[in-house]
Amino acid sequence: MSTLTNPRKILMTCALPYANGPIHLGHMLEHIEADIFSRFQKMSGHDCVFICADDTHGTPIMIKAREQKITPEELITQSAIDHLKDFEDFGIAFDHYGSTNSPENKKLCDLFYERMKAKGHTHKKGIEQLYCEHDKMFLPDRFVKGTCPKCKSKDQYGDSCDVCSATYSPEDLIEPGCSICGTKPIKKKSNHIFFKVNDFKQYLTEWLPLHTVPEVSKKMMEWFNEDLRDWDISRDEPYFGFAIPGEPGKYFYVWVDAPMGYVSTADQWAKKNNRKLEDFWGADSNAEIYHFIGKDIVYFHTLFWPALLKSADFKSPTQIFVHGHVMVNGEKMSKSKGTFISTRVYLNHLDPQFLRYYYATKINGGINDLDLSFNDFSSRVNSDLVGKIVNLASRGAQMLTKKMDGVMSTPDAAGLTLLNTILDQTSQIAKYYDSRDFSKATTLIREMAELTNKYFDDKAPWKTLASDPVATKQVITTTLNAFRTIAICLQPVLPKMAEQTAILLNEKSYVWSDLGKQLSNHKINDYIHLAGRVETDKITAMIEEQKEIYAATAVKKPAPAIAAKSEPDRNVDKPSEIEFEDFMKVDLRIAKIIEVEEIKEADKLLRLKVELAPGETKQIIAGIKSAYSAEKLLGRYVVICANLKPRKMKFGISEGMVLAAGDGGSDLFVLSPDAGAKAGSRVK
RNA sequence: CGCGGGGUGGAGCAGCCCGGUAGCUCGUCGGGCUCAUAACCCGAAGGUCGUAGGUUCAAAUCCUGCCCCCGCAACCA
Repeated sequence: MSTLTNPRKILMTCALPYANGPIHLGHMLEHIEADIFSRFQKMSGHDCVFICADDTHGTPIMIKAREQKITPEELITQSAIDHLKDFEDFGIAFDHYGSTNSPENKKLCDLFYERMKAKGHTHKKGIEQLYCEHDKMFLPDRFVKGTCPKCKSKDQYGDSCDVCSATYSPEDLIEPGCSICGTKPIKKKSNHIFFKVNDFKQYLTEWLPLHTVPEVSKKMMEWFNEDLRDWDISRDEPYFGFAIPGEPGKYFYVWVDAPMGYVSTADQWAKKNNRKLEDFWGADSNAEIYHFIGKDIVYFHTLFWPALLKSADFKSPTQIFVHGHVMVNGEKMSKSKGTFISTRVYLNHLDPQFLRYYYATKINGGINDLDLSFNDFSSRVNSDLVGKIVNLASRGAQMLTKKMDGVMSTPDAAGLTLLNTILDQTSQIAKYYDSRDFSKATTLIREMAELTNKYFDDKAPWKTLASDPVATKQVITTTLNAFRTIAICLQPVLPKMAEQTAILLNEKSYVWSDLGKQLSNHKINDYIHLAGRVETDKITAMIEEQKEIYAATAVKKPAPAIAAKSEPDRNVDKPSEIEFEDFMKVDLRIAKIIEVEEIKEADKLLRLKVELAPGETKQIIAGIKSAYSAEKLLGRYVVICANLKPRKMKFGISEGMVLAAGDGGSDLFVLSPDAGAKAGSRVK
């Protein structure tokens, strides 16, 4: 397939998704970026291998399996199936997807350990850690919760406080508790094995600026102001992971065997394809190795990982490509707002090509966070992708196949000029792809589409169809050739559309060098829709589904201390904007209170019976006892939300909500209509 | 003084390294067209480039102070 005399040898990886949870749109940013890069290199004829794997070890996996009453192996098997399906459905084309829980990885860990030990880069030391006598295990920082020693905020993790952002060690917490069972942990001593990262300080100081972008190396250089602390690479049993040879009861810390997954997965791929691992990871290999990672895990990839590789005589990565995080509508992704969208939920509602295109227009190789703004998302996709690009194929192809014989001719003079202008851009586009500036690449491609649309408009072939079929056909031929160029240029981003274009134009799958060809006197196939539009109600439905999933899982978990943290209160004062349709979903009605009963066992609750129409009543349990007595309410007209999902409460089912304002306590004011309003009338 | 990134028309971004009439897409307004998925084409309005100062003939761009937002701080993409 390669037409190049000197193909580059490239091995690229994404960060290994943790088997603990589903893939979400944050992961997808990285995978889409990497996939575009990989597809571009491959279609350019380079020897490019794109691998990834599930990260399967560690305490959270062990605990989760225990909760679900399955073995960790069962958990990670299912996770790998789900993850891979998500990636496949999104068109992420790995050459191999492995697992860190593989025999190859185990062997590799042993080898690394053996080598680092032989060179004296390890040592043992006894340390005291918190231990839960109930769960019979040492507790990682994140599994201890307690009151922050600085600001006294309750329910904080053992490593840092989310409220005052102080950092400390778990022993410093006031009233620490095991996050699984709540038991107060005790201090217990244990021997651990440490990797002497500082042995590589000099090496890393030189390595970093050459293999990361300046923003990253600048940040990382902070670490070198002092000596690097020894890195604890062992964990005590019970631990789901690889046992450390010659150290009974000790396991490799998950962050040791996870990056090794890059190597062992490449090994699996090599065996399957009759290739040699050494050609990629050997110390003298001329391969380019690229890790695509998020900015949150740069430490591991720019300090520990190159040091580990160095200690074991493996090649170090050529570049660490760091990307920012996905923000949704300008804010951090949030589970409770439904913006922490899983890939599966996205796929239930929207075409993966939309997100691939949208991310591509925003990826510029930088480290900045990327805002997934849904308004921007739909206008971008609808306008650029559907309106300008896909529409071009639709304009050209349908006229040719429906009103003519479906055979292209040759471009006219103006058409040739256009095609040459467009073709001139493609080498620049290739450069942008290679430097991961997909934003600029897609901008140029969009400009191509705009030029072609303008050409089509100027020529107005629909007017000349009857009078001058020859000229008309030339215009269509030009247009379809221009579209073909665009589709090939977009293939790394939109492989499915490129594939369909090849079918439409009666050709084989494209490679980059096909840009040099031009179709003339060529029969094409009937037009097929290449992409639909983004419909805003699909986005709303997607967010709703995600919210429900989150709400359901949040209830199921008795409180493993994670995630349930309430969102900051600023949302109360500043809700995000909603569409009119959203507002109309709220069925506000005037209702008459016909019965009031104080619930004795509750401090705040009144049981109300309201009438919407004669005979149509609802029971509402309202938290307004602190401000209203039963007599004050009886017979009053109030405003209620009538279509609120009925909620089962301790004292019965509540089928609606009485609208009231105020901070609570006696400061609470029920809304009433002016005189004349009737029960049942809609408020809008 | 913990560190890094950012603040450019209503929204999302480019330009900054290497000073020289402020650019793109969406949105808005007006016009055209009707082949195409209510799409496409043309035109217009809208910005003292966070703020205060400095360097310079000239500053979005270089330097300094300040304000605001985001992220990181060794188990969340």
